[in-house]
Amino acid sequence: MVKRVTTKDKILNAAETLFAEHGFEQTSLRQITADAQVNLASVNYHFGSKKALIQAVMARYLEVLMPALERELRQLSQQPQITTRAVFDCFRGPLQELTHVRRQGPTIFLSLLGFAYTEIQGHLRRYTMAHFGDVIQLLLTLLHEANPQLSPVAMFWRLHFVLGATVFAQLSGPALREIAAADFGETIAPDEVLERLIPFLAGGVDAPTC
Amino acid sequence: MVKRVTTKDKILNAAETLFAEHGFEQTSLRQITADAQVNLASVNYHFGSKKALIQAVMARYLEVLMPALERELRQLSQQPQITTRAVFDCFRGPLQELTHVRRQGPTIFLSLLGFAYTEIQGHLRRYTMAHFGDVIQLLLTLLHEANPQLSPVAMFWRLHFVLGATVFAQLSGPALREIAAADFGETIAPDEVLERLIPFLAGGVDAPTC
DNA sequence: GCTCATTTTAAACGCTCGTTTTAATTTAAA
DNA sequence: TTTAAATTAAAACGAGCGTTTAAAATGAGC
Repeated sequence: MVKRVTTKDKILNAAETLFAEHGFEQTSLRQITADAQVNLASVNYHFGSKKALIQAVMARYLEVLMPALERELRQLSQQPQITTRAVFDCFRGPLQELTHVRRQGPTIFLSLLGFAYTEIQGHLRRYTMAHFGDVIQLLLTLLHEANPQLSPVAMFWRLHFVLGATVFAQLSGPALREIAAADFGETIAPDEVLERLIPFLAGGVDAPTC
Repeated sequence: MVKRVTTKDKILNAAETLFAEHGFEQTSLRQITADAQVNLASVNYHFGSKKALIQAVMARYLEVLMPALERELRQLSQQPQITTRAVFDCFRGPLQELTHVRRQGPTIFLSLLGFAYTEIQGHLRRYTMAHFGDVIQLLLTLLHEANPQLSPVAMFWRLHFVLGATVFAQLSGPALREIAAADFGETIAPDEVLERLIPFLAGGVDAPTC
């Protein structure tokens, strides 16, 4: 028995696409429900509020990404030697798994993450810490193991620089890819941005303090 | 003769503070005019529209920063050896000069830059390129000179990663400084974030491609 | 002191937003 | 088939937004 797509899922699918393109606050429930071809009031019926819908959209991705990331990190933690680069490489697989949520899952998720950090900073951090705090802790531990010369507070800051560069690269990705194509005649895929990004991030984290 | 503060300046001062705190779209003209203690309609009278006000706020900073930055970069360009780090250090002085615009000028400007990039991407880039395109070009040239092994397109991407990390560090700055203070018992000033950021950025730009 | 351009003011306009209400419809158990 | 719960639907609510209008206040030049 094939269950047909529920109203709830139609809303989630339309919402995440629009959120990823234009941000949370810039996307109205009227746009979402029009795209989803459902009634305006159904968002409040099924989710309670717009804020709850945003949280549900993020949760659907985090619940796939985080367990996969934890698996990768735990596996890495048993290696004798840990490099910053190896830690960041742990993100590749789990991000790729997001294609199971949606075709453009990895790109969509990173965009959502970007908007979440710029628009509703506090909420996302609280939610992530409450549900996946141990994964974040494991990540920090491994990064510290890879860079014992860095103090915990220095690593804290660098990790957020990493997050900033990542998120921004994703948000500006479409515009920048366009410019790069025009100026350098090189068309590169969204995934390739990540390939360019990872060495940059690893170099930044590994940089000497001074 | 001491000219008293004009309505136009009162609006600019109130606007930039609110813009830097909450972003452009999240700040209403009613908040601005209430803070400035002027009439709501005076924004449209003096500036024409909200978009023009945003541009005026940015222009007031860019017109101080850009000439100072150009001066520093030109001076550096005469050195025999150019490092990435030296290029980034060129930003210190000019950013500091922004205190002449406002007491918290550097912080405010970087926050504005952050919101400008996330909220009205296209406009700011066009404006900056039109008015200060030669400074940007000089910056790219020097960075390429410091890293001849990087292709122009690779440098293009890394420069935008740099911008992303900077902008997000600034936007999340207040929240992150709070967390850092709570978790590590270390209270650091906004300026110190920049001190932590610059080595990270230089390390990222200098990283080997692979 | 009068005049005319500049500036300030209060009020309203048209629009979009998230949310709520109330009724109609569908669904599934008895 | 009846009945009660779950869902969908249409319409309106109240609030906030940027902008416009038209009248009042202000100020400089003659």
